[in-house]
Amino acid sequence: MVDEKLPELIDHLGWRLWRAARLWKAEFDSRMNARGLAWYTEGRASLIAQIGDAGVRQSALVHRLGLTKQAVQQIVDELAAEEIVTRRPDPADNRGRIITLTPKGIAAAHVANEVKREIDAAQRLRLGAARFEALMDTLRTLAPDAQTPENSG
Amino acid sequence: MVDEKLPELIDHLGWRLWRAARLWKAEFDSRMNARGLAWYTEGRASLIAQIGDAGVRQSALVHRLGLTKQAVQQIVDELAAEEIVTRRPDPADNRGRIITLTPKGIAAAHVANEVKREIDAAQRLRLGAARFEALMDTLRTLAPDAQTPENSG
DNA sequence: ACAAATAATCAAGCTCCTTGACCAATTAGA
DNA sequence: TCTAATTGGTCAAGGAGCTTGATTATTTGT
Repeated sequence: MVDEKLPELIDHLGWRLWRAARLWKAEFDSRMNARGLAWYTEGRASLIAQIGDAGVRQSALVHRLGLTKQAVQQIVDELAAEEIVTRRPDPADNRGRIITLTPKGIAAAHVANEVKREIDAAQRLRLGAARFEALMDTLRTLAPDAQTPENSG
Repeated sequence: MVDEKLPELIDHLGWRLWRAARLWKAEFDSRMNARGLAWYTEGRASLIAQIGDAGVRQSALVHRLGLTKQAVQQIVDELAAEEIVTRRPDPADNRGRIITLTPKGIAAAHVANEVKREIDAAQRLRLGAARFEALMDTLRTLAPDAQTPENSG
């Protein structure tokens, strides 16, 4: 006989992570929107945050973000169309493309960082510094950054 | 003078939550797929998990999931079309719809719970019980469950 | 020189969620 | 009681953030 009782397993890690992440994203998007930067969504933000002073190769973004090359392609396409980033061939290897922020992109990235810090500061306050840091630490363990080839020598 | 230095604020809460949540979701979908339940995605899972023995009103799902009524509508539509849930009018109030799991839905929900517990157990092992519980607790603080009207009397 | 690997691109589509407009049933109030 | 306002659900359209599959350059290894 099959047990017809329903399971109702609600309070698991995935659910909690998803809820918290969705909430954070909504908060970010809302604050960016309030500053007239509605185009600067959380998804784009995480890509933009990975672009350094000198620019990065598109393939490096794929690696760091943990997405497919096509996903990165698409985000970069959009950002390039809106003149937030530029895409030029890598002189050292013409297959590659170097992604760089435009001045418009740089200015917006500063605002984004301010907003990120605002949200984080509010949560740090709510949780207390110790719990906040413990959370960050545990999340880093759960989903570590990609090892860059340069760092793993 | 505008500081042209690039920000590169990568390691913030939103990024970590998003990464961890995405990873969890991928793990769940992959395991469900391996068991021949590819249709049972994480998004649908979180709705199904909220359906009790007696069924729930669609409006209750909206409240518990923290989504719009249209989002819930759509998920329920899909699940109903695939005969995972049924939708019938609430006899106590004909505006409402009572959502119930079909036997097919119940069987799949059991598998889903098994998979969720597998993943959580693996992470608990990686982090240690104390850190795992601390994480869950902090996430609950960060994104609490919706208060049901019945519970807040 | 040629095969294999690497980097990007083009095309299509899926999941999860949104806003806007609307109708039907119930409840509260004049 | 008739009449708003409210609540619950539905229809339509679309945006954000990803995926897989197939194809084209360029470079590297032998």
